[in-house]
Formats: sequence, structure tokens, C-alpha cells
Amino acid sequence: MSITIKDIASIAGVSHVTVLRVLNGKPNVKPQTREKILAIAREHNYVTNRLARNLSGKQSNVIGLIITDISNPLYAELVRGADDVFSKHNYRTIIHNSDNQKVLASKGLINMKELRVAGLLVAVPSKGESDFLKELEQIDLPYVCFSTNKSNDNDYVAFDDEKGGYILGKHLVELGHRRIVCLAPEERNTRPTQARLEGLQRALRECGIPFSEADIFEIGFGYQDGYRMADRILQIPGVTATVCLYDKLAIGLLRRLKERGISVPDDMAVSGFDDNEISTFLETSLTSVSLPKYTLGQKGGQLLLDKLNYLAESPWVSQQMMIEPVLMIRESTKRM
Amino acid sequence: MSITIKDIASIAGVSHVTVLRVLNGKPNVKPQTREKILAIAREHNYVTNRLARNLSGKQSNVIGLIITDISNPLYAELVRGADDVFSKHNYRTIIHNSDNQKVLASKGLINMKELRVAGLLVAVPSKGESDFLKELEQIDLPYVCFSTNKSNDNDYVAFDDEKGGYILGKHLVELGHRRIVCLAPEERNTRPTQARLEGLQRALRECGIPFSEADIFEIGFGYQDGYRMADRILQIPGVTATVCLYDKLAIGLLRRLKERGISVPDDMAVSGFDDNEISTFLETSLTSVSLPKYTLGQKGGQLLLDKLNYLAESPWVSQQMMIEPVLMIRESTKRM
DNA sequence: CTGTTAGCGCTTTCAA
DNA sequence: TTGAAAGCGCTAACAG
Repeated sequence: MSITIKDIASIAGVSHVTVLRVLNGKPNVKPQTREKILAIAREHNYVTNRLARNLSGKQSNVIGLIITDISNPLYAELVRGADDVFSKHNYRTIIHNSDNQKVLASKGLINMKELRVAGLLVAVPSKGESDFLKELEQIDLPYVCFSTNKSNDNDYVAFDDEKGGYILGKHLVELGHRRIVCLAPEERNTRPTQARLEGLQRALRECGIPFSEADIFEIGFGYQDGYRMADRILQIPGVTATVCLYDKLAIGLLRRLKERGISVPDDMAVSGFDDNEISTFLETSLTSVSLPKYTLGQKGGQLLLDKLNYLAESPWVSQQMMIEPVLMIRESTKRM
Repeated sequence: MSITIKDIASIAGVSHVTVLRVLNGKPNVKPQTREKILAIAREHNYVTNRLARNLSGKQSNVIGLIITDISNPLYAELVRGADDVFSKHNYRTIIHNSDNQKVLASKGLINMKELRVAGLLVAVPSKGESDFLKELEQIDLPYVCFSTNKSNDNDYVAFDDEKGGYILGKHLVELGHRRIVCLAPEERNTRPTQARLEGLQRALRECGIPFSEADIFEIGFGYQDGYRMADRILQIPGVTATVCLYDKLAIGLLRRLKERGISVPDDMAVSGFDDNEISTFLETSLTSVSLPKYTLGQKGGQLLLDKLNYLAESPWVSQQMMIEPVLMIRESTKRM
């Protein structure tokens, strides 16, 4: 067992409260006593027991992150952004992967509550969303969400995916494209998918470019899906540009287009969403709507900390924050 | 405040110990009493307070991960592997990013100790390694490391990078390459860098292929670095193959080679280490030494859990585990 | 400047 | 089958 405040007290021949004062930098301790206590603490490698402190003090220094999947680069960067903020303010970060499943996310809620974390940063699973939000409310911990489907009055931070779709659509039209198709996941009811599509549709509508359900090809999220879909797209007469709702689709597509001898962007423009560093270095660099993931994590973390601080004082007014996307124009789309 | 064991006790009109027995599934409680207590607990959404339990019970259900950078895909996958194991055994995962800096890693050590985590999974920073290991020992928590430089008797799990270098070297020689150069980070003294290089050298030595310090080009880790180095490599007469110690270097290189109109693999073979899913879908798919990152995380997590269990009983004999690399042969290297 | 006392919510032991 | 009592290591209030 490690040394405790009482151990130090008995070694120093004082009461444990005096030790506490010294260790917590409180005033009103004779300098000599202070020195002596500090020396003993150092000598014995004293380390505060946060369990005890948090239990007693009714507050925690750890924050829970309920996310979809830490091995997904989106969440990995986002978590890093949040953790950097938390660390700076001396909070620790505990993670829980939900795989976007409601049951697993709910389990995370309980786990976090058990540990009496100070607050929660949560990516709401896209199925069973409203049930989950109810539980989240019930668990009675301060929380901030990442983008949810329901327009709600939670605190949240989100990418402005709709705007992303919009600026990408505009860009393609400006380049001269008049016949555009879209690769989307089969599962259309997640927030980013929906929003990106809506933005795209809005842009094309404004420009008078025809675009219907039939121009949306539903497949999946992965490289393989984009790869597979290439041949089908090439059968459609007149198509000069493809919007992939996720970069992996675009990258798989690029690969297959190369195999087929289709020149990008001359014969076919390709574009996507998410934008990772690699997009610049692909043999055909990829035009992509960049979503600042690290920033999203930071903002979410900061909002939660603000909330924790305000809660102590005045009542909190919930905040919603949208993060602007940036269109990264690269070789895969060029003026026709 | 949430409801406590005592609250339930007073509502049920029993002592808090009886409640405890029920909640912890202990025997010797009258069925009626049990039901009543469970009903009350459910009704009031009782959730155990782990802080109290851990403090009192002298054990924790959270495990600390000290890693370099969660936004690095290597660590993201590794953490996912470890967390999956921990979750299954009802442990929580708390993370701390060290950015491979000794001071930050040490800070993580203290943070984790404060929380009295059950154990530690740690990626040792490559500078100040032996100092850090001393601190790690002092902090007095059960731990397992990921690959360290020093041959030591810690528990650890690691990729067999040396073997990776070896099989890649062999592969290139078998394809007929006789003049091979290598792109490496300037900072050569990290374990994976060293080991990969050693393996490569061993393979080439065995095959009687000349390879000297002058054939190692020191640059960095990133796409940009590989990109920049391409021109220099092309100036070297007779070179037919490049080994990049990290895939990002290879991908940057591929990009620049394409710009220069160099055909891969016909004019130049390119290969790397790390292997992410995307490597298959690059326009020129990349031959790479695949290191199963998720598995490494799992193995590390499992080893730590084993250690935690054994420690309670018999003395523990430290274990070292090497994870085998797999060479993924793709288009960027082909028989000459 | 210092100490006493009570308590956070749970666990453990012993006694009934 | 149940409860009383002490304690985990720290905090907070009050007293001196």
C-alpha cells in the first residue's frame, strides 16, 4: 500500500489535517512544519488518492467519452482534441466504444455513472436515438453531445455537413458539370449522411441541375464499396462527376477508375467528404470537404468544461455549435 | 445526489448491509426482502458508486493506458484492441497521450496512480527511456509495456519489426533487385526504426547484396518526407527498389514518382511498413509489412489482465510476447 | 497556526 | 437471515 496523509502525519508528529493543508497549498501552516511535511511526502513518494478525494469532495476529475469507435480516425482525432482540452484543465479522459449501438452506448452510460465522472461527452448512436437521449437525461450527469439527428435543445457541437454538401455541389456546377451522381451508404438515416445529401441537393436545385433519387447509389462506407460501384456508374451516359459521401468511397472509386483506364478528372471528376492528410498525396489527389475533427473535439470538450463551471453558479443555457467545413480542391476535380 | 445503499436501506426498513448483500448477489437474504430491495433499487435507478467501492475494497476497475498519441492510427487501433479485452472483463479504459515525451509520460504515471488504477499498459517514450522505466517501477502498479528499446525483463508485447525487415528484404531480393535503398526517419534510435533496419540489413547481408549507411536516406515520418526524397533517390544510378520504414513515406514517394513519370514497379519498386486498409486501394497498391495493431492491443491487454489475476495468488513470472508481421505483397513490387 | 470531529458510500468482520 | 461497528483516505466545519 502507498503512504497516506495519516502516515505522513504520524511521522511528522502532527495531525492529518495539517498535512492536508500543506499538501493542498492552504495557508496558515508554520513554514518549518510545512517544509518538514513536504520533505516526508517527497521522500515517501506520496501521491494523492483521488478515489478518496473525489468521494469525499463530491466531485470528480475524470470525464467520460462515449464514442462510436476509437479506431475510426474521425473519433481518434476528435478524442485527441477533447483530451488535450481536458488535460490542460487537469481532467482525465475515460473512453467507451459503442460501435454505434444503442445497447452498448447505454452500458457506457452506466459505467460512467458508476465512476461518478464529472461529465460526459457523447456521440449519440444513430439507432434508438430518442430512447438513448432519455437515458442520458436520466443518468443525471452534465453532458455535451456530438451531432444528433433530432433537432433538440441539448448542448451539442457538430459539423455543418449540410453546408459541406452545398459548397461541394456549387463547386462542381461552377466547374461546368451538369450530370452528377452520388455514392451513399445504404443506411441513409444517419445525420451526416442525410445532411450532406441535403446540402448537395440544395446546391443543385439552386443551379437548376437535375438530380433525383435515381442518381443516388446506395452501397456502403468502405473502400471496397466505392470500388465496386465504379462499373455501374460508368454505364450511365453523360455523367461527368461523382460525389462520394465518404472519402473511402471516393478512394475505392479512384482505384477502379484507374483500372478501367478512365482519366480523372478529365473523363470523370471525383469528390468526397472527410479529408484526411493522405488525400493530398494520393496519386490523384482528392477534392474533399474537410471537417476539422480535432477542432470538433476541442470545442466539445471546451463546451463541457464551461458547462461544468457554470453549473456551479448560475443556471446554464444550452449551446449549439456548428463547425464550418472547408472545401479542399485538388486534382480529382478540375474545370472541364 | 444519487440514491445510496443507505437510502435504500431506510426505505426498505432494513440495514444497509442487507441491501449490500442483495445488490452484490450474496446469499442468505430472505427472498421477500431481496425482491423488495431490488424493486426499490430499480425504481430509484440505483447505480453503484465505484469510487466508494474501490476505495473501500482496495481495488479498482479501471486500467490506465499511456500511449504516444491516440490520433495516430497505430495507437487508435491498439487501444481499441486493448479496450475490447478490458470491457469484456468489466474494466474501464482511461487514456493519456504522451506525445512520446518523457515528461508527459511521467505525468501520466502520476495521474494514473492518483486514480489508483488497477494496472497500466504503457508505450514507453523513446527518449529518457531508462529514467522513465525507473519511475514506472517506483509508481508500484502492475504494468505491461509495448515494445521498448532496452532488452529488459519487463512484461511486454511487441511487433517483431526485425523479422518484418527481414522478410521484406528477402522478398525484394527474390524479385531480382540488387540495388536497394531505404528511407528512414532522421531519428534512428526508436525501437521500430532500428529493428526494421536491422532486419533489412540481415536479409541483404545473407543474400550478399551490398547495402551500406550511404544507402539509408534519413528524412522524417510523413507523406511530405517521402515526397521530397523521391528526386534524390532518382539521381542514384541503378536503384530499382526502395524500402520505406513507414508507409507514409512510401505513399508520398509513390505520388512524386507518378509526377515524375516513373513507372512503379517497373522502373522502381516501392515498399513500406505498417499496412493500413487503404494500401490495397491506392492507385498503385502498396506492398507493406503488416503489423496487426489490433492484435497487439488485445495481447497486451490480456497479458495485463493475466498478471492482475496471478498477482493475487502466486508470484508472477514476466512474459514477453512478439507478434509476427505478415508481408502483404501488392502491385508496388513485382518481379523485374 | 493546529487539531478534533464527523462524514463521503461502500466493504468486511464479527456477533446475534 | 440480519445487523452493528470499524474503516478505506480524504474533506469540511468548527474550535481552540
